[in-house]
Amino acid sequence: MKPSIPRGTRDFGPAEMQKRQYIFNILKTNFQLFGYAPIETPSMENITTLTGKYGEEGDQLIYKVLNSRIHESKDDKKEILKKEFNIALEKSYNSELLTEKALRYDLTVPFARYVVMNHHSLTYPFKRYQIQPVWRADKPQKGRYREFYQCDADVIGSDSLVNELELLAMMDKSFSELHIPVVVKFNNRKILSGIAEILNASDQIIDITVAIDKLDKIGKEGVVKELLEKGISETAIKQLEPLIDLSGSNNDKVTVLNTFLSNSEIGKKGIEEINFLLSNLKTINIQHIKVELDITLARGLNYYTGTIFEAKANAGTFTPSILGGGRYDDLTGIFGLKGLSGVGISFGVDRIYDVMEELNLFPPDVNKVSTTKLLLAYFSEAEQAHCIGLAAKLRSKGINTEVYPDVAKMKKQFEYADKKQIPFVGVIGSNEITNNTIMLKNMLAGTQEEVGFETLTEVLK
RNA sequence: GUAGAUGUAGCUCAGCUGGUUAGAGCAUCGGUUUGUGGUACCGAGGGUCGAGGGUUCGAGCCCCUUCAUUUACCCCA
Repeated sequence: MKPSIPRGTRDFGPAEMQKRQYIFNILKTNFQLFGYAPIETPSMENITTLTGKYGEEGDQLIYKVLNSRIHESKDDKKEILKKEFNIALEKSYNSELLTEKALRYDLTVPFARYVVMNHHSLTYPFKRYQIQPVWRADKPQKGRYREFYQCDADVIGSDSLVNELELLAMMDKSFSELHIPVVVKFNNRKILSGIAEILNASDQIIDITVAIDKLDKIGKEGVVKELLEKGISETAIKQLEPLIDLSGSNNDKVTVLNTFLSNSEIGKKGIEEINFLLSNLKTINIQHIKVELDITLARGLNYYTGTIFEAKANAGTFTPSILGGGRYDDLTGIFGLKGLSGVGISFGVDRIYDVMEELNLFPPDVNKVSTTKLLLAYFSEAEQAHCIGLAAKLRSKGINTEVYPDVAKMKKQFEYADKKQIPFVGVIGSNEITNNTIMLKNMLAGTQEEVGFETLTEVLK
């Protein structure tokens, strides 16, 4: 049989893992720097935990896990199962008789579930980070995978906007260290609610926001067309126009919003929040990222209620969203714990990787297949034991060392070192054993000299 | 789900309007008198041309079906 892996999933070889771990390490270090503690949750959740949290589209993309051993069901249950299955063949339908588990779709909802289940042992505000894969039953394409890693940082149990500011500071530091030019767009769901309220279309808020969200993709006419298709009235669309045309600096935009939303309480609250963030950007000393208010930013996830974030690379031709996040005022409410507001962001490592690859941003020492510093090569079995012993001594000094495991021609051993980009080869023959030395070759320079153990460790440090 | 593109050696591809034993580069393995790689030279192995059917004297090439990969729409990290 031909080996293969499911569509949209990938293997990661040593060279890729080296680079992936480089990203993970930077994010992890920064999460800890800002006081987030790690947790992990299972790959599978009860399906009821996940459904209804991601919008209609999102629910369709949840990977369902078929209940096991259904063939062992009793006959009368089998009859019911057949009926359920027939329904599922006709329409989108969830039956716990068929599937009671599903693969996690993101890390935020499982986190909310975790918080509710561990409410009494947590110290609030609770700050956690989580680095795990998620699965989406999407059709894969460039930058879109069915299995990918999210790196989430969330604070729950505090509605202070200081949390948003700290998240921005953390994004700034992380993207700066990764050397990715980034624009972070932000908006506030309250603004969007306010707009819908002003337009007298509160129940169509999702349709409106989703349409506006596509502005830079399909243009103004496209947006208007989509709004009409969704049944938004022409007068409402006319009203909306100044917002679709909105441009200029962050403060210019706020000015326009101020007039537009002057009769909406929730809208005014949104402006207040946005102003707080804007006026404090200087305080947190943003160095690297561009922060931009974008009222067309909507984000599909249903649970956001306040600030929303999205980041894209600001260079190159491949600029998918590499970070998303926002505030959710009542995600835990669904699981029976009211009044816990949270805010968080999610770094998409796989896309960050793709962007960094395109922009050639991985440092040279990360861009290699092996971390071995020295390969010990030898001529015959007579020197083998000596090499093993020497390797042990070098490793105790913290030097990454390999011994070529087979007795082989020098050529072969050097080819091995070359392919693995090992920078030094130590040749051991009878001369070296007699002299208690090692013939140390610098693979990059092509030079070599006979050195003692002291010099060896000095050079390889 | 809808639409397009592509499936030929391990990888990247060539293969003219259908015409003999299907090619190249890279990779792999071996060698260039054996204490030295990355550059050179010589040689070798490796292909049911995605799969199935059809048209034809003859199909990698044309037609149908099917599968896979990929891009776009939708939505998203």
